[in-house]
Amino acid sequence: MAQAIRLQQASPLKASCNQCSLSNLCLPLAVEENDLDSLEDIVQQGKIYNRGEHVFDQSTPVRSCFAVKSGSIKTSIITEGGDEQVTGFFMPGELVGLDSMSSETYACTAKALERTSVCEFPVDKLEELTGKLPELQHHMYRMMSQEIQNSHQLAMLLSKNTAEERIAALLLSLSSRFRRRRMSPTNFSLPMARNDIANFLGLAVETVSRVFTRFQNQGIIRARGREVELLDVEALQVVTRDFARQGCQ
Amino acid sequence: MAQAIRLQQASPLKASCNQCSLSNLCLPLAVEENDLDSLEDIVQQGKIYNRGEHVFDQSTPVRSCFAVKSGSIKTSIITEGGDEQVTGFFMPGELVGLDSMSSETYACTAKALERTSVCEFPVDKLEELTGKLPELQHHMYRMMSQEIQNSHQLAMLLSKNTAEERIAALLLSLSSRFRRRRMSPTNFSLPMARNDIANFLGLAVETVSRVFTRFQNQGIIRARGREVELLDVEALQVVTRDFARQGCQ
DNA sequence: CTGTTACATTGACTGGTGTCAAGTATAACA
DNA sequence: TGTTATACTTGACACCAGTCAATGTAACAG
Repeated sequence: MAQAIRLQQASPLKASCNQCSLSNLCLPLAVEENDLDSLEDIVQQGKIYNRGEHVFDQSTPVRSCFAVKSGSIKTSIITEGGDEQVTGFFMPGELVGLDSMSSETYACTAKALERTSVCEFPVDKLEELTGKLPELQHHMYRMMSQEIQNSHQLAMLLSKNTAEERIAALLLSLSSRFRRRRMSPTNFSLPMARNDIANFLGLAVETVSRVFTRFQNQGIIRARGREVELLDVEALQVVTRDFARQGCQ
Repeated sequence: MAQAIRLQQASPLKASCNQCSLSNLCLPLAVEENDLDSLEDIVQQGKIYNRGEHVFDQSTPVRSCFAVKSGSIKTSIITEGGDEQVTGFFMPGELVGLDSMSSETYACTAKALERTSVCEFPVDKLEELTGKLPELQHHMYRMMSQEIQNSHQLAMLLSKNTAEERIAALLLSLSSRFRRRRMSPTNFSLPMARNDIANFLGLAVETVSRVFTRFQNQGIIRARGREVELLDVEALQVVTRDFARQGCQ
């Protein structure tokens, strides 16, 4: 009932988190009606970035963390030498900036891979709110823990697996993340360039290319540019061997 | 004054966090007198593990996170296939288990590398407490963020750097962590075996051995077994090139 | 002292990936 | 639509680090 009323009141500028199809992803535990209201009070919605635009970089003072609404974001660390290390790809429903909570400046640079809209959560207000809402605090801890685990999985992938295994793992990870969003898990468009994949997985671009064509020749995938079709998911899982079946991130 | 009184009252079983020489490391922000008191109420001190004993493993239900008081701990992920991936080494003043906050079972296995004593913080009570103490909550977020950053740095090291660079980075990291504890940054004893170093850095044991002797022949270090002396810190920094000078972890 | 075990070092050889270089397809843009 | 820049693919070759195998060393029990 209260929900029905809010649905009517919702202005186009400030959509309700309740209405958001992604709320079950970015806020799975903040189920309390009141909690959601409080969250909506602090969230700044609807910011949009064009392809290639920076959401923040390592010199930006930390103000907020971001939930991807649509599009996708890549985060990377830029060293003094100018080298880049891609640390993650973030798709709708996923949170960017957890590695920078309570830092002075962001620990990485976040760049939109395509036209991307985000919800912005000011960290000071978020901290204040989590102090009042145990459920939300618990959820924050859970997501940050998950982020650490993801990064450990990535480290494992980088240190123990071959090029084929790494790429198979990434494809499976993307697949399961598309499925979560009720999109086809076998037929999707890569949001990132081969270069980003290579950098993320610690490989040369040429190696990524070669593995893609090898997979294609084996009938495991079909790839034309960024369009990918997974023809034999099981084969991909075999390639990754004991690497987490539910995806590396 | 209040402190003087507590000093007298402190029982041998329950030492005050105030007295702990590591409090500036594991609790740098919880400076409030009252906050420390509250923390002491929930912490279980003085648990001791012998070399090789598990503090927890991946099948253990999450109950607590742990601060190392003395000794050292290694954490690793064990895959279904039985492969091990070392994810970190933890020394006095550092927190173990942040990757498992709000999980069902621990995300990794923690094993004492030597005789090790820890302080145990039950996560449910810790969550409850951080809800009341904004400073402590802020500190938790900071530490978890830091853990994510560390892991990203590791991923970068694994994907972009040669064997020599990785080992130099680890030596420098250990060095700076010994310095934080007011111990010699150039003359210390490695808490872990070559095998663990190799696993952590994504190398073969033989490679680690070879690099150690190579460094030794170049006059950069002196190593006999686990005893290490850094003879030329600058040379090590040169080897790591643009990799974080303040250490990877 | 001696056998046992775990840990560490060293050498020879191999292979997966990076590098360099060239060519092709695709996207961006005027 | 043409032009250019960017992204992607493919091939040839070299090299770092893994693997296999043997030896050396330290800790420890009997």
